[in-house]
Amino acid sequence: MRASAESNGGGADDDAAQVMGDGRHARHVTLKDVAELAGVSVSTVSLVMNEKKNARIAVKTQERVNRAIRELHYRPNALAQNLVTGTSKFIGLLTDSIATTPFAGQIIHGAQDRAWKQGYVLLIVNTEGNEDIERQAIRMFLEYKVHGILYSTWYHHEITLPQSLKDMNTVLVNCYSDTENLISVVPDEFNGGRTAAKMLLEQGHRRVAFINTTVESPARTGRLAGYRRALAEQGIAEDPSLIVDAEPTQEGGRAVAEVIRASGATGVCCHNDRVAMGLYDALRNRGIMVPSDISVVGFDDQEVIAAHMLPPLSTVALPHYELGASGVDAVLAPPVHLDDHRVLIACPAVHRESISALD
Amino acid sequence: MRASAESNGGGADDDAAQVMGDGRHARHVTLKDVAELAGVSVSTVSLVMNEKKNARIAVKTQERVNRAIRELHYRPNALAQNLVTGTSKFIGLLTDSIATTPFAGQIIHGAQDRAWKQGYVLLIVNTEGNEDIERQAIRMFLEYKVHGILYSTWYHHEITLPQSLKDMNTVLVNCYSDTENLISVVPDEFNGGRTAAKMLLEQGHRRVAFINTTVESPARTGRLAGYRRALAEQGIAEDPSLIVDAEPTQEGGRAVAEVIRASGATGVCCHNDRVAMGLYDALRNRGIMVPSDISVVGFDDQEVIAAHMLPPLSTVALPHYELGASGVDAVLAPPVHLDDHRVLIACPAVHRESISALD
DNA sequence: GTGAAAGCGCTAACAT
DNA sequence: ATGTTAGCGCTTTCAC
Repeated sequence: MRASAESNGGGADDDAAQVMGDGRHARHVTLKDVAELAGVSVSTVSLVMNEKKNARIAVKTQERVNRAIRELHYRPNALAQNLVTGTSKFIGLLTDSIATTPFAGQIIHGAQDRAWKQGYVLLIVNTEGNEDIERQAIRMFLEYKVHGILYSTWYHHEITLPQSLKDMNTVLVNCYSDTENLISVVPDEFNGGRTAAKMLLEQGHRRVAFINTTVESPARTGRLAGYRRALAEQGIAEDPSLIVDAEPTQEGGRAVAEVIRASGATGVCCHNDRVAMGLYDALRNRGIMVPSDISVVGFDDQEVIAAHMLPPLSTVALPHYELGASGVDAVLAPPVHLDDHRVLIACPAVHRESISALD
Repeated sequence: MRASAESNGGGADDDAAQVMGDGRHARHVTLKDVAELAGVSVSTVSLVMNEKKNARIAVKTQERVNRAIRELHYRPNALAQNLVTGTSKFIGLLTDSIATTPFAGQIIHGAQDRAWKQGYVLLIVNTEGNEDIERQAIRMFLEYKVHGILYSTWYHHEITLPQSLKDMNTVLVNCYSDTENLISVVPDEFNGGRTAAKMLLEQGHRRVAFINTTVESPARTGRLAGYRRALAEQGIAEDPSLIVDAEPTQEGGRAVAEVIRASGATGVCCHNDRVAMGLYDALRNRGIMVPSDISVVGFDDQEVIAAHMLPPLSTVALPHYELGASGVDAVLAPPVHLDDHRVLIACPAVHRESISALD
């Protein structure tokens, strides 16, 4: 058996390795090898491999071919396949920062899962904000004939699109560019803010404070608008003293604790979990307990923090996984009829123990 | 010139674009196109593109070719290149979880940076522990003819290697398998523990507690050994009551606060930042202040937490970035003369404000 | 100096 | 039902 060995003639000795079927160093078994072993033509092998439905191959032949494939541990060469079909199975993913935040990971994860399910593989490059890397990466994507490109940022904001992306099948993830017509997959900030407020309102809170971020962004404006809508829906008049700005960090949360205390709010929506964490600290230092004295809601759902605070923090999740997944969907099958080219992804409530019921 | 525009006939209006050299939708310009425009053969173009030194091309020809390349916005087809040279520029990266931890991100980032610098691109797949995905991923790596594979885990532990990886150029990152001869790139737990203890010792602390993790792992044994060594180096006798176990979470830290207080330790090494965070909480509830009453050192350097605690936490960093980067190095150029096939990566001290000096 | 030609491993008509 | 024949876009001898 393994007659193919001879057919290679007295050629190079470098692939005697093939001898034992243990797969070790099975130096590039090709279609031709399989064909020879099975005693058929390469096209036949190709046909059975791809299970083409039109071309009917005799069952016996199929078996023979399959046996050969297994014996030789044959794996098709994706590069050759891509070349001949003229179409790769790559999707490029450009992220501005995978390092400085746990978030990007989830976007990648979502994109990866979805792409995988459709038979695509992700070419990921992290630019860490470096425009040079960005340019090179796009070039590389081009050279690998990617099907499309996901351009993602770690927090939701406006970007100016690299020139070279304009000509490609690009979708923006967690960012947008109003000067382009590209599809943007972004979190639904408005309803996220509304959800946060409602979590408190539904438990009977009427005086709910809102700690906004100081950084200009869709999160800042969108969530505030959502909060207002939620109040309005309950017929609660807005009290400006209940709305305060803070840096979106633990420090920011600590800084506004006094204002929050003084406001007489029974519940407070924080811009993110980190702010909530700082707020917890500073509140406790004043002898104010969560949730018995005051209820708090976070935003983001950063597991490492939110789930392990004391008490565990009720929050609104930023749907990073879904952002990545929907991004891939949009690249593979561009949705039509979008408002403003946006695909809005919901921010779901995550109930834990930082909210108490008021009656 | 640009006669090709006509050859598209009256077709879709979407790529009349080719007309102006603005690159829009430049549908697959090939070597041949460039050759024709420049009035030379494809081989000539190939030669100038690759700046082959042996084949000397007339400077004038080079210029002509380069002009054509620029005009056409020509980019080589990496798939074709890889096919003909028989060697891809891919490195596969298998991670068990990018989702549940911020750490994997850093490994990816390091690997990505290093690979990029050497002209390689990463094929990343996140298995989230799913063996089926793992198998498929490895198959895929094979099909894309990757140069090598990085198998990485989110925390340092022993693994049993998937059968199919044994025949490949694989390096283990943040994990190891004692039954295989594969190179492992792992954090130097021993010296990490030693460093943590020394941070306290160097400030004059003599009674330093050690909160170990309950989960069996190189971190558990290695760091403890390092702590012991550090004590020994200072001629301090070990006090068993100073060594306690706890779950490696905030909850674990809170749980042992009382034991720590009772131990009379002036400083404590925590298994990780999260434990330190819980300890902070519980200590403060008892009116014990960090660092004036007690000094604490963390481990991991999880930025979101450590840098923003009150006071900011001094800690020992887990070198995830370097793990990924060195992993790529090992795949591309296997180091020789390793002890136990391990490449040990240092865990550096990160000084912040949770340690006070004793005199 | 430069071009012609032979593939790399595969798919897809078109024959048979 | 299966084999033959062209390429896909590129690199690389080997002639001229």
